[in-house]
Amino acid sequence: MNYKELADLIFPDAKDIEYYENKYPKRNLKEGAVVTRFAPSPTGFMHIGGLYQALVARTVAKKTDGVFFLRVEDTDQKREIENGVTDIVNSLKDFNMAPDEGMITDTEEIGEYGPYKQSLRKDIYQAYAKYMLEQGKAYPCFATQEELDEMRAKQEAAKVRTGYYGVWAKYRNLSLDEMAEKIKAGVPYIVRFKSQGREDRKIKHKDVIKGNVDFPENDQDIVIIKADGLPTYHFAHAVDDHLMGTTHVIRSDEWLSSVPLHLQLFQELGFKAPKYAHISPIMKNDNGNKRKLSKRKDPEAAVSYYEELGIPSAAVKEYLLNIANSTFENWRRQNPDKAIEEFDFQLNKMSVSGALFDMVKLLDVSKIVISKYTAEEVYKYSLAWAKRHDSELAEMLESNKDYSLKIFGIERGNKKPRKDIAKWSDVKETIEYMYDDKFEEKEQNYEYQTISDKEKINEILNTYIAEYYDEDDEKQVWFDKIKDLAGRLGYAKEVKEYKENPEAFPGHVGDVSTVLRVALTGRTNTPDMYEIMKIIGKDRIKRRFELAKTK
RNA sequence: GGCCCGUUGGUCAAGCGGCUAAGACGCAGCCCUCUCAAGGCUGAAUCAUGGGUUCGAUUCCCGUACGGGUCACCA
Repeated sequence: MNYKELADLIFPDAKDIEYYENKYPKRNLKEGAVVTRFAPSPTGFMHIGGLYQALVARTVAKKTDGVFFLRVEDTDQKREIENGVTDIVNSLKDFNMAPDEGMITDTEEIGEYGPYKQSLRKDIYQAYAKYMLEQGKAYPCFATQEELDEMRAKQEAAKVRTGYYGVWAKYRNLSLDEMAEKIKAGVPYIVRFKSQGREDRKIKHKDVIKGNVDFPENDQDIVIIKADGLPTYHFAHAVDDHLMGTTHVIRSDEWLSSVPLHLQLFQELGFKAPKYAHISPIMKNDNGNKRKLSKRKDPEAAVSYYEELGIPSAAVKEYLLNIANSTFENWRRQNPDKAIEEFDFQLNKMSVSGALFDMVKLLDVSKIVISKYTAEEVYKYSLAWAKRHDSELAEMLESNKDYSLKIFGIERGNKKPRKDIAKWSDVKETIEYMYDDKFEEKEQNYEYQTISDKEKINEILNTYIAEYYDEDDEKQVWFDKIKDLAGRLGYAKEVKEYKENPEAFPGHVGDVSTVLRVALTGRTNTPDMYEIMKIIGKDRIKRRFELAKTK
């Protein structure tokens, strides 16, 4: 029995690796083009950390005219959930980050280097595992779970490193004949990597983000093919990223400590190793401790959470990019209208330690993003959101599109646009009072602040509507009239005038405006009242004033 | 516990041997102003800690503390 025969015994049908090497030729890309991937497991909802990785990977690829692909890592069927792939694909689409290659629905894919779903690549992995067997770089291991548990217990008792390595690697040195015999006898087995590493030797690794990191060599004989015939992550990573031509592996830094193993695997398989960029995860402050955003405990870990709140995907991306490269913020300030693809993203400028997630900052970013939208866009996006999450708002918006558009147009489109909407779920509260049925069905709490005398209030309202308000007035004229009204009724026409001599007046023009504003809208704070009055129109203003007078 | 990584204001961070230690969010105050949202200005607030090296350390080296990651037939 020799290695070749053993390999044939284990994988009789596996193809020669030449077949795959030829089938997936080197990519023909321009110099410096970077190939990256997003390689999630369909084990739960799309995580904000996953989106972050995907965004970074995609940005880097786009910047170099490279390729960004999506590979689904579903080699653990036990953990797989229903719609896992669909959720990932849709999330990327929602964020306008659809991959150049890879899965585009839960079953379909595009690209020449597929399949992009690992469970469909079993034959490929087995071919490479067979190759390893033939080279004597892998071997079948017959250890049962009990044996492994026992080994671990002994190691812990002896206070030595746990794992399958060195003298503990019980089946590593079986003779080929013994191996073959057991296999033929039907003893269950898996395939292990036969590590040549030594723990007392160091390997050097230069991570694109983390910088120089030295590790002891890997000496663990890790499993490469599991009992179900599928590969472990490590083996699949080496085979796939080689065949798919990945130049930069951008992944979460929980993988950093596996780098020695991965480098070793690439080496033993005869592959050129990719560059690695290990990203620090997004953290959360939990009672003074930093910890990773958790799928279980933190609603904000789910990408869907932001959609539910109505934070535009563009805002989430900007925020994430901000965390990734802090220079982004300045760039954005200087280039408010450029696409994020034009930003000169630097992988090596990414933070080495994990950033705390900051909802307040996200909302600020979101506010700015929304302030740049046209009224038409605000209408479109908020309506789309409302249809999913707030049917009442959807009805309001749809009841009169032109009217809604006018409302969204208030103080929008100039160089200092209004910034009062941070998320679509703010919209209803922001515009509600502009719709008569909503305004009237709600019990308005008329609080006029400084001026509280009922008669005075009625006088202001009556006089204003009867003698002053004209829909055709320019803004300045409109305001001069309010001043005039204030003066006529004994209030200070200018706030300054009042402040200089507060005893001389019962109030000032601002107080008079407040009366009008409260009667008109039921609130003390609103956007520009001139525009609001124009939109509402004289008849309805009158009606609202009448309503206010009855209260 | 072993092995790795990290630690600049409340948060995100710039910095790369000599600076009054940028900027942003948040906070406070002022200005503008018919009220808000903005915008403008001002302010409070930071180099975890102890040793070195150096004429000089936030920056380089070592230790300590704290935080994080990893040690599966999970990814």
